[in-house]
Amino acid sequence: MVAESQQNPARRPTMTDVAERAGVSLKTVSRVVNGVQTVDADMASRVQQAAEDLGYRPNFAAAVLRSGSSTATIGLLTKDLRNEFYATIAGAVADVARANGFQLITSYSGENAEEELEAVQDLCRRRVDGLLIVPTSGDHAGLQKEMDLGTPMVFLDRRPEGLAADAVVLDNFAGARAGTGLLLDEGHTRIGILIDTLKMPTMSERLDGVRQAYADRGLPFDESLVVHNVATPEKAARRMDAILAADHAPTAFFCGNNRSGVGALRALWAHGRTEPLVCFDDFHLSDLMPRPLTVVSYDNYALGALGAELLFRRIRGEDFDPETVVLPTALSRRGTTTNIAPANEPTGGIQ
Amino acid sequence: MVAESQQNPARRPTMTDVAERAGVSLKTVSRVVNGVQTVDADMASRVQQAAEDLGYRPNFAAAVLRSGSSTATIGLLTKDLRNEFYATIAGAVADVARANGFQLITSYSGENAEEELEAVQDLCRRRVDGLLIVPTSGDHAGLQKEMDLGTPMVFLDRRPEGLAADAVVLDNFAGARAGTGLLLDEGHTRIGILIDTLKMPTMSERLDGVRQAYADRGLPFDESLVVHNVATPEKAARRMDAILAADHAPTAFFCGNNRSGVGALRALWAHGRTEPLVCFDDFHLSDLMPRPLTVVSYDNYALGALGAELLFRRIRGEDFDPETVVLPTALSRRGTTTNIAPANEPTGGIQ
DNA sequence: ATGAAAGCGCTAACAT
DNA sequence: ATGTTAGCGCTTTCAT
Repeated sequence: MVAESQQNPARRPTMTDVAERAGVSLKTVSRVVNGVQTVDADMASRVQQAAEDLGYRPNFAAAVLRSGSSTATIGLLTKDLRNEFYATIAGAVADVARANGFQLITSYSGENAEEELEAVQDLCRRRVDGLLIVPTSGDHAGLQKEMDLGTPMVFLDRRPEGLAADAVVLDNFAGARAGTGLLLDEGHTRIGILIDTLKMPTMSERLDGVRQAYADRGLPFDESLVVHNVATPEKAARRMDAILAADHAPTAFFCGNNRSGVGALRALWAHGRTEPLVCFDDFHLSDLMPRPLTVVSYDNYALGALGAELLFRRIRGEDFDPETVVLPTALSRRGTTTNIAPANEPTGGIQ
Repeated sequence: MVAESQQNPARRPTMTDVAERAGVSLKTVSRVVNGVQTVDADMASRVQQAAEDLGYRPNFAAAVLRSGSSTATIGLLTKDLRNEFYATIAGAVADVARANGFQLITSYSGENAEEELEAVQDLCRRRVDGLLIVPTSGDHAGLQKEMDLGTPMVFLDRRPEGLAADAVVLDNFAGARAGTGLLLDEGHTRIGILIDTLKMPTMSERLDGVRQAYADRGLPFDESLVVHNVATPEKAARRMDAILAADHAPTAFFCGNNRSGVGALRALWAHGRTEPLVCFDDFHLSDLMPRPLTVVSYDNYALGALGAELLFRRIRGEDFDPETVVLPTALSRRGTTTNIAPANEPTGGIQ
């Protein structure tokens, strides 16, 4: 009798198999498995025994298909989980998803609008209940259709473009304005600005904040002090090497994100330079950096958590106008407060 | 005619709807949507137009159900994505999944064997094609059944217990032995050992490595120098405060992981102490720490990537005996090489 | 090349 | 309290 279930080792037992083995109807098995309706105790235990014997595992997708219920799944599109900024967001989203009994699919947002749209469509085919997107592309108009078709979306870190959707973003303008203002108020007027590509609205908002800080004080802003396309710490360090070696170098630096900030800090440290540094984004262990710096900090975890909460309101069917939450920033002193020159004597024979 | 599709705004259009609108059979739509078989060009474009008009999106789960094909999904169970160690693994797994055209569900491995089993079962109900597990619990025997039922699993960072499954782990013993040996060879004999709970086999392997380093040199090991249950940097720092204040304090420290290592480093730094520190696990920006330290480093990304590769071999149906990959460790000097005492003068009026 | 019928594993809506 | 029938959206026969 049991042999039948072994005719094809790859086939999983179904409710029908369990029903046969327990000598009850399919529906009775369904009731027992879902444990919702009252079933005769004897029957129930027979069913449970049969399910156990056969190694029955409910097919969630089949239940969803028939009942029209939700997949209890949300998707998160990000660029790179190894990056602290995205990892914190993913952790926050995972926490909120778990609290709601949802599973989380983490996917890649791609390099451009087409890749992003493809990723979104894949997740829509899988009928996720909602999507959180940390966009890398510029244009999101293509996503409007997917939203209209019933997949709510919330944007993180960047406002949606060409699309009316919820978003949780940072106050990039105010943060950069305050950070630059700090340096200006210390008497610096030639501030080197390191930013990633201006194609990212976050970056141009931050640069606007820098300009505003100058304007606030009636000071002229020298656009030639802006260094563009600094995408990695390595690039930042290399650019800094050149800048620091040049005549009439800036007397202070503002970095548009933590990647350029870390690179700049490394270069300043390596050259034993003490020019003050302000960096948008805090980062892990920044308080232990071997020289002072100031960071434009914010609640990275909240960025993800608030976005996820917003998404779940949509998933629950709440109807409200697209909402944009703007998270405030703060200036925080980081690094050790002693300025020390790096020593060069090796401490041991290890690599 | 179009009105019908709007009778229920929440209902997504199906292949049948598209077929009706295009005036073709259901099967023709299927052929067009899947783009596999040859279809008359006119018909095909009519179908595509109808699908476009209606906003048709294939139901992936329905296709999987009927065809018996794979869900093209793997699951990753970890504790906390915000932790650099897990985030790097997740990033690696995400990369491999994407290269294989799979989606990745990141789930929580829970605090104990029951939670872990529940999470696994949930993912099995969703018919993931395989599972990567960074276990937190001690006993994995409960998972054997799920493997037998057809869900391959690969364990990361910890060997499976009571279960024959693939794994990718670190050479904890050798790493700790070498790290401790370094300190012993510098003449230290009283080494303070900070470890997380010994319930984690990784930790007891590392402690065994410490003991072995003493044994290698014919030196006695004083078990009273082992500080247990140091789970967070904060705890580590607090324990260190007490240890450093006591008489006859250790003259060097070995930390079982990066959390305790960072905490110990903070405490040593705060007290201006120069006792050498060796820490299992490298961490981001460790090279810029304001005092020297040595880390037991390894390829964190490879841990995840190799595990995922192994899993995909199983998913492809390759049959081989359970395999355990042991990743080597190396000693690496980190931190700035200048030892400096922290200054206390605040640098500005900011928080 | 196209279509009709059956059915994947499950639940809803009815019986009884 | 239990069983029967139909059908979720799709693909797989098997006709034509």
